[in-house]
Amino acid sequence: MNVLEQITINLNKLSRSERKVADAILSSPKSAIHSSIATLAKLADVSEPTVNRFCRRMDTKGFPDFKLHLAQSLANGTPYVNRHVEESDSVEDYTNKIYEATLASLDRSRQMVDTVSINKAVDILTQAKKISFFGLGASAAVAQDALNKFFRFNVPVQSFQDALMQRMACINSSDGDVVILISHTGRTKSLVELAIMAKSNDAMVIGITATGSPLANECNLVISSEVPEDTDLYMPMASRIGQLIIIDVLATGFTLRRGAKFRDNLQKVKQGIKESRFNKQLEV
Amino acid sequence: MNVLEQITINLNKLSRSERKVADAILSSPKSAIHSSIATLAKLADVSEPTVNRFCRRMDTKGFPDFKLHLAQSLANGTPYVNRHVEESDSVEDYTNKIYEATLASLDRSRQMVDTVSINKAVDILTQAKKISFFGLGASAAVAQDALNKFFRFNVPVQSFQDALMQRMACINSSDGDVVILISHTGRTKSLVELAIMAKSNDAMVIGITATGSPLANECNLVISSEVPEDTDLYMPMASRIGQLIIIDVLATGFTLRRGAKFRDNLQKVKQGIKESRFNKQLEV
DNA sequence: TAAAGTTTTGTAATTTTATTACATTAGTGG
DNA sequence: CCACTAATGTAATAAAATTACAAAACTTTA
Repeated sequence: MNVLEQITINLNKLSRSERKVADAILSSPKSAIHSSIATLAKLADVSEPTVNRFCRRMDTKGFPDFKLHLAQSLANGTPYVNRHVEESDSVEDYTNKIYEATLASLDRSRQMVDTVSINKAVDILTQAKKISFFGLGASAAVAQDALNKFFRFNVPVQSFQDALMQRMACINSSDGDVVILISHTGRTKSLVELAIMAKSNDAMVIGITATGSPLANECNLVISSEVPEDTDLYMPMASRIGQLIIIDVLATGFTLRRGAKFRDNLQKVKQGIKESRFNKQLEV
Repeated sequence: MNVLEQITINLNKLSRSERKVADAILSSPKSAIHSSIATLAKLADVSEPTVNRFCRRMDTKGFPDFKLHLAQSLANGTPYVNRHVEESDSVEDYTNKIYEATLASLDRSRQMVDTVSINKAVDILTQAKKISFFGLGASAAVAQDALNKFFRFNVPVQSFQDALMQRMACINSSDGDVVILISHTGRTKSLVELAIMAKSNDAMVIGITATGSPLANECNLVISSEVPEDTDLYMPMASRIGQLIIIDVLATGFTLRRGAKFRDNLQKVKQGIKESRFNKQLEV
């Protein structure tokens, strides 16, 4: 989809001259979209047909079509290329890179989101007797967030960070209960075990995890939260954002499905919170 | 900036033929970007120069340039005039709206991020004897996430969800300690009290909150996480994403500042986590 | 290592596409 | 209804992109 990514991925598959074209474009994508094929050819020090061939190799119809795609890739501001944080980066540099990487990963996740399983999950959730959210490590924070969201709906909901408490909760689960397990990799042993335990008690197990993972295989329903594995040391876990937004979507679907009376309840909770707050007037 | 908007705004200022061009484009913008000037002229039933003149009137250099702008306008999917989730929305509808709203809010947050305070915060963090993260409600999940991130750096770090524990931690804080308080509104009484307590013990208090709020006023340093107040009932708290990313940025800045030996440590933690996981081979 | 084959690249011709200059038409106020 | 202005189209021109083909630059194999 994204041409800039396409270029970066295929970078080593290109011939020498085509590589020159790729470098020229990557070094300044913004100016590339305003150049003619002749200008770009001169810039990359190759012939015009080489540029054209390069465009075709990037799965576009030709140079103008390529520029169109490039323009679209650049539309959200600065390139979405995986620019990794480097030792020499200034505050502005790494801040920008992290924002970009997150935006890019969120955008990718949007394109991949599977509304069919979302819908199924909402179905299951609205009929749940009790909902549990479990995650470990970074995903624990996501589970916590989910708890906070669903708690407001006045439905029986729980979340534990302690692996032992999680186990006990799953052992005690029963028909009508829904257990939502959150894991980026889907390979955390303890979570897979939770899935098996809950399932054997006839609870519904929903996984927000990588499809095809051991955890996914044990779930009744999987909502994919796949994000290209980040090998970069500094790269923040963009997957979390993907998981969080799935929680948001589920919560939204949930309220929509439950209708007006549940929304009234939501208002009531919000009102309750207000009382623990300083009044706006206090602010100077 | 956005050509589609530009067209809609100037719609009534156009001459009859130019209007025909506008209509043709608006009725199917996606196909317009793949047409030549001749095709589009025939479609709108006008001459080619008319199309060209139309493009110039839209503040572009000519037809190809216009197409480029149009492509960029279309890149972010179809823009929703009304971004709010509605009762009648389908799964696809509300999922898309939530993604868009989040992307938009993240982008806005990127534009507003204050790298100067980020830099100061990193300075403070690298010199900290102990770091504490506190938040309540939705922000508790963010604090939890921060804990998880900084814990990997092998620095003394803590986070409590219990308001009483938070109090005790702040009462016992001392010179050299850093307390990071997370709150969207900056009006949670208990957090403001934490700030006052910690400050009186000479601890450094950093707030990730709204500037000008009661909490912000009590902090030594404020990193703004402002996001337009969401009045919409369904609208998920986009602010959280903004807070999370600030944590990401801080953590990244932290590792960069601490240099190579700390990065080695990070690798070690990652390795340790691996052992609690199913091996990739197990996956079928 | 030289010859045959294959791939890559460039030159020049061709075609497509966009722009300009100018003529024509339609519309407007006196 | 005439004169003037604005809008539109026609045809010529210029620019840009693509194609066909030939020349290099590599590989492979004897």
